[in-house]
Amino acid sequence: MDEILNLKSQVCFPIYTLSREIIHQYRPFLDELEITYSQYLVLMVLWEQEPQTVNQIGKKLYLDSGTLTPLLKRLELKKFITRTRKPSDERVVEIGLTENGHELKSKAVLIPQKVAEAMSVSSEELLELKEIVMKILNKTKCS
Amino acid sequence: MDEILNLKSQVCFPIYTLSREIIHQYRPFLDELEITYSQYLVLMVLWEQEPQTVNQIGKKLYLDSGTLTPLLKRLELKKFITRTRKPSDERVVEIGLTENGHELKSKAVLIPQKVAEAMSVSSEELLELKEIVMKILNKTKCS
DNA sequence: CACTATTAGATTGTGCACAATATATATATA
DNA sequence: TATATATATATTGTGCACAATCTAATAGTG
Repeated sequence: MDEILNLKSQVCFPIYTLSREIIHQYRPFLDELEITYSQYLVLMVLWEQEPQTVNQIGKKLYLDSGTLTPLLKRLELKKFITRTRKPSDERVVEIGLTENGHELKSKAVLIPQKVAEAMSVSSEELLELKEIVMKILNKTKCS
Repeated sequence: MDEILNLKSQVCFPIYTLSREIIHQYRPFLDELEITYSQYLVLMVLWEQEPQTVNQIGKKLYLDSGTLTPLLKRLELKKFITRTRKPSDERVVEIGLTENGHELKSKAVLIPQKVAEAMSVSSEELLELKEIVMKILNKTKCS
């Protein structure tokens, strides 16, 4: 019993810690752009394709409207995105990027590299980590 | 630029998603014990050694007092822990387990196994994941 | 057309994380 | 022994996560 319920013998705690540590390492760089990590994720989704509905963004990030609605309102307040109800279906809110929102991408593109350097992680390690994580995630999500 | 700032090409997002997914998988089992995932982590620290100060717990979980103080008060309210100021140094709050808190351990010990099964992750995968995560974490934390 | 079910978001409430600041106690030093 | 410094925890405020509920709009059915 002592061995099982030990922080050191569990996997959940290191994963949880690493996730927080990565976000912590992103913070100083994202601070310069005046966005949070979650807002950065939303913007990444929009930089790939735009406009998208709240629902589409939520599905890609596995976040519900209770998280997204206030977050998107903050991004709108900061003039990075626009929120417009679709005329053909008033239930749907389409999220688009402003000029500012588009411009942010060129500044953000440098960050992942900087974070990897700050954490002194090699690209081999990153790849190995990503593969095993995706393998496990694909069992519960995606597939 | 398109390749770098893509959810699929980043490692941070899968880690963040896996962390949330693990907590999500723990939830139904922890609900039965009426504790949250963060409270479960605190209890694990206490099951290993008891009593411990707020500071000691915070160092092990990398959590600050702004997170721990209200969390510990909730655990106290639920009668799982006790909070006592040390007579010899009134600044220090010592956290101990109640009878209830001790008993919870025998129920909690079964959970990690159940979660691994629910996520259909093999112990080989768990080990591989843990090793690469610890390797990366050791560069920024611990060492 | 009226009625039901479905869908898309919004709202509310709880519980973290974490930065910044405050408070209270203890220790060190002149 | 005053006073400065350090230490331990608490408080406050912001921003997620997420469950549960609500509202408004649309789509399907007889």
